[in-house]
Amino acid sequence: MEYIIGTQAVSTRDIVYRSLKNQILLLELPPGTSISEKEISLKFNVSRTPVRESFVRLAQEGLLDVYPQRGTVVSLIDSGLVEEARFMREHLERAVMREACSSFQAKHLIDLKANLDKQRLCIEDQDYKEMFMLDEEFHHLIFTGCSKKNTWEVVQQIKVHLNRSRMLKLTADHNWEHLYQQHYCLYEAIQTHDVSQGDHMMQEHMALTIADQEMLMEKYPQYYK
Amino acid sequence: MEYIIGTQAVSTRDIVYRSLKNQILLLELPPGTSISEKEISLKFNVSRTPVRESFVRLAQEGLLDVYPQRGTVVSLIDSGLVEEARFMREHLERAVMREACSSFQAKHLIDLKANLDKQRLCIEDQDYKEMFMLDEEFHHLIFTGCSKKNTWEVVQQIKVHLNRSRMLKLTADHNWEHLYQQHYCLYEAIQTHDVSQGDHMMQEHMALTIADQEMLMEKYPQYYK
DNA sequence: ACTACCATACTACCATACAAGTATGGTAGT
DNA sequence: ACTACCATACTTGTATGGTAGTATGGTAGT
Repeated sequence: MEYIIGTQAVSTRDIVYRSLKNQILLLELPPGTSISEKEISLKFNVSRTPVRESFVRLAQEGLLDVYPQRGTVVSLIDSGLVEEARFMREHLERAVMREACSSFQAKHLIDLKANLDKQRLCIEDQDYKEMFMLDEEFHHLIFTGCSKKNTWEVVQQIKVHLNRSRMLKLTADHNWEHLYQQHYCLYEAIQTHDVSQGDHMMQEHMALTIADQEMLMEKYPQYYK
Repeated sequence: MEYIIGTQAVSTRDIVYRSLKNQILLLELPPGTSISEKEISLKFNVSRTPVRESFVRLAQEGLLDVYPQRGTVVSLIDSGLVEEARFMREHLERAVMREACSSFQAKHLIDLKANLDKQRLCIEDQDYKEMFMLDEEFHHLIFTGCSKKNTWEVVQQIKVHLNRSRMLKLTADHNWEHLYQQHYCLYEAIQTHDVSQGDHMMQEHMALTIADQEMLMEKYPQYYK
């Protein structure tokens, strides 16, 4: 029996993988937590095989550290890696933004405007959960609008290392109005093909996501290495 | 019994993984080749388990396509992905280069110069295999010299998608002298803290690695999708 | 000759058993 | 009281058998 979502079959392995990844990124499995294949297999009521294969994937992404014959732990947050992830993301987003200001497909510009309008509504309705989704989608649209789908995927992968820090920060202090203003400026830069303005705005925009690592490391030393 | 290289234990899985990855990148397993867990396990005289776990890793890196209950094939080269990989690599290398021109640790500058001197020797000796290694090491030193070790790892991962195309090109047409000149200019830019010159030189340097995708796709259509 | 069907031989997926290394707590000897 | 040792209960690594879905080639029926 196969459950199909889109064109992707959902295997037991994928279910375990996605669930574990979610729990790690949401800090429900905090950095440093010891987990074993057997423990997880019992929790999901499956055998060790799909669990092991999930471990292999998560270890490759740097979210698990597997010590043969000793155990497996949720990886501690590597502050150096977080800083470099921020660095990589900034420069890739800016490079894509400059590309977008040079050439952007018209139909995607419409989608971008539609997304902005929805953001406007979300702020009025104070629906910040939806606003979070729209923020993600806004950036995604910029990537797809200038044919950088794979680059988006890489950025997503890189962002994994930022997410746990951002989660620690409990980002309730977002200034959504400011966020919207920046998004609007980015949109205008693309529309008017103003490369230097677009680059400048994206640089400012990226600066928003800087989490104060040192403060976090002091507050949660057990989560960092 | 454990064989230790450095601090890394070598498991059967790692042996299989590295061997398969090598064969794929060297095109000994050409794009489109069907392989099965059983076939590989027989070839390496191991069980299917470590082979499967290698497949999981290689699939995650985009080198294998696994179709449940149908089979596994070495992935076809995705020309769009190759182009974006080139895009990402260029912008990350340039960003790191600008950083290097701003601040570079003195001891690493010495290593960089030593590497250059070795390149000089290799060209005189026409030792192009060693020269290839030194080229890689030169770029690696730039990354480590401004504390961008993790960024180097990401670039290496991205470059996987460029390597098969470069292998097809059978890069015997390298102009090593020109390569050396460019490396020397990069070194000078770092030494003199000339950011704009460094950025410009790296942009030129990256342009060298552009493989003519369209020509390759015409010549080897069966390897592309 | 052509088509529909089915047996068979694949495939990857999952469960389970065993192997080998490691941490731990108790016990015997000093 | 303290130390060295060892049984035991963990851990991940590997091998293997069974399951379910899929491709394929032969065969019976038209």
